[in-house]
Amino acid sequence: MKWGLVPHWSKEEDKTLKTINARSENLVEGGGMWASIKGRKRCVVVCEGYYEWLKKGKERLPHFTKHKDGRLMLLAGLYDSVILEGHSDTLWTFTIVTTSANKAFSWLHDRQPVILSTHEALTAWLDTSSHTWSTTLTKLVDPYDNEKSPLTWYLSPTSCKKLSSPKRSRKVGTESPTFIQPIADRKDGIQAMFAKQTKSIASTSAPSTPSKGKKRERDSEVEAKTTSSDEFGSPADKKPKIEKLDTWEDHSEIEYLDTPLQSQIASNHDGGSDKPSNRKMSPQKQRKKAPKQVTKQTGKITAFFKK
DNA sequence: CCAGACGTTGTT
DNA sequence: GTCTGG
DNA sequence: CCAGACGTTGTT
DNA sequence: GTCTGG
Repeated sequence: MKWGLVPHWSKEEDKTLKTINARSENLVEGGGMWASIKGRKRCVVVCEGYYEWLKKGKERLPHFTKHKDGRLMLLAGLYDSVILEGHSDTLWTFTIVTTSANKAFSWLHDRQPVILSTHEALTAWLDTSSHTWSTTLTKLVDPYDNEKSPLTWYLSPTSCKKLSSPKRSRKVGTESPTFIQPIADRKDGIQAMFAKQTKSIASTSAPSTPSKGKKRERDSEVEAKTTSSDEFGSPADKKPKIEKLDTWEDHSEIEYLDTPLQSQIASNHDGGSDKPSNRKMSPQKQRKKAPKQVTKQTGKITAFFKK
């Protein structure tokens, strides 16, 4: 199953159509290309979390958002299948529904995927028996607001370093002394942790992540298809990256403290030390924009839906 | 001083 | 190539 | 009536 | 598929 929904009425894949996401507003409002899909082709995309890049001048600092308790994250999606002209095989595709970011995360980005965090939400989303949209579904796609299942976010070691560089720290510190402390304190810890990680990768076994297998049986009737590895990297790439992820710094404690700081940094377009040190990207590719990236790093994206 | 790490992603 | 931890 | 659009994110 | 502009 491929990311980027190709509607069932398509003759050819229209690549000018950007369908990696479906805005909840447009689902609720009714018209448009989702109208024929939202009632009967809803699915759930299972992942450990998703990345969002905080824009700081030219830089993009990756933040990984996940459930605080480490459960797999269930993103509301739509899917479709079509046999395009000249093809004999069915093309399965999906999209991820987005909504406004909730308050706790709006400093990071103005949009968030729709996260289904309760069994009821999951069931309601996957129940397409009526073949229609409903007010229940409209509520489901509201900005995330489940106090019982809080989200947290992680910052990569690299991002930590960048955010706590002396220059940056001083600057931010003068503007907001209250908020610099947590990040400044963090530096040593991060370095140490990073070093430790380097060692442990070689010798440690895979971290204990929630069992996908279990979830599959319980939460879904059917597995649609998994993404092919050539689209999302080879399995061999994944383990080290997940290990790395686990050693990232959990920022849940300073979630609130950091919010104002992050906003400042985000709007600090003075650049500071903006030397494009390792810019591999050609201007052209860069222009192609980086849309919301959802868990590409963690490997497979699997969509579930009811038969 | 030297060994070893260094990196967000991007695509069809 | 350059930085850094040992 | 039919042809054509239907989209999102992030901005160069 | 469904809606809209011409």
